[in-house]
Amino acid sequence: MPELPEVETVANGVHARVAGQRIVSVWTSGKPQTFKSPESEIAETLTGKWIERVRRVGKSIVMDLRESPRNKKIDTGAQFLVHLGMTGRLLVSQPEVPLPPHTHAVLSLADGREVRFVDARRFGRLSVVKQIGGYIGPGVEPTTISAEEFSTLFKGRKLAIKAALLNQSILHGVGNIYADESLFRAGIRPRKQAGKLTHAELARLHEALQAVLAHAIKLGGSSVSDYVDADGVAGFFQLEHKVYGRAGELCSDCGTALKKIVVGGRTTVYCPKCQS
DNA sequence: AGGTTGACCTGGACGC
DNA sequence: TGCGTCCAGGTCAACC
Repeated sequence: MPELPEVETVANGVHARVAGQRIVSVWTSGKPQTFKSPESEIAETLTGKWIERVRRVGKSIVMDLRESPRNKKIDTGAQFLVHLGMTGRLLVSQPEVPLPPHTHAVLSLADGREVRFVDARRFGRLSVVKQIGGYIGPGVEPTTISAEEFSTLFKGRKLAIKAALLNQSILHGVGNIYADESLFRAGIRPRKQAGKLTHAELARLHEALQAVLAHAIKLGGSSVSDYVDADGVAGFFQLEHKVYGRAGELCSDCGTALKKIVVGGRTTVYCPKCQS
């Protein structure tokens, strides 16, 4: 489900509901794979803390934790990281609502509500970190990077530009949908070597990527299969997909049949005419 | 070191 | 209806 716009939608939704709340207890499922930090450490770190804010860094949801509700005491520096993987959901629910199947963590809040992490496919990961100055993620932030800095990211890279966009240690937050959609809008072949993009192509890709991400965030992300935001509401950007999920359909710009290939191990759809 | 591939999971869609 | 196959928005370890 979750690339940058979807994760940002969820993070903002959860922030609006739980910022300023205190976590009174933590339950975890015991499925080892879900927990990147030991479950006992997660429970100890979260229990009794106030949630200062919930935000997105890369594809992770970051919960900043405090020892006290106000700024009087120092920040704990502790943060709870939620990576949604493919099917993870972070829900805020009343306690009487039955736990969905595949619930792996429940944070009980002082007002009785619960923050629930649900993940059928178990590619999601929960962890706690204590980084002074805050968690910064594996790569650079695509929504705010300048055109100049963007064009330096791919210098000398031999991998395909599509694979480079998906590499979280280069640029974090972009996944399969927004890689394909931004390459289409920039008119660039997904298989072109990243280091061989011209100055003009880099400028177009920077522009297209930021435009597509901003527009998707505005629409609440893309709802493909089971994605919903913190309220259980679907996003609408999938209606604007020009190539993702449209292999074999005709290009909306030129009428050519959209082609499906595999790049960097991922299904990739592009227009052979518009992306040359 | 950079780049590529397969493994990790469950469930939904599709074909027979 | 039921069963088998294929596919999925993401990482990451293990290879080349």
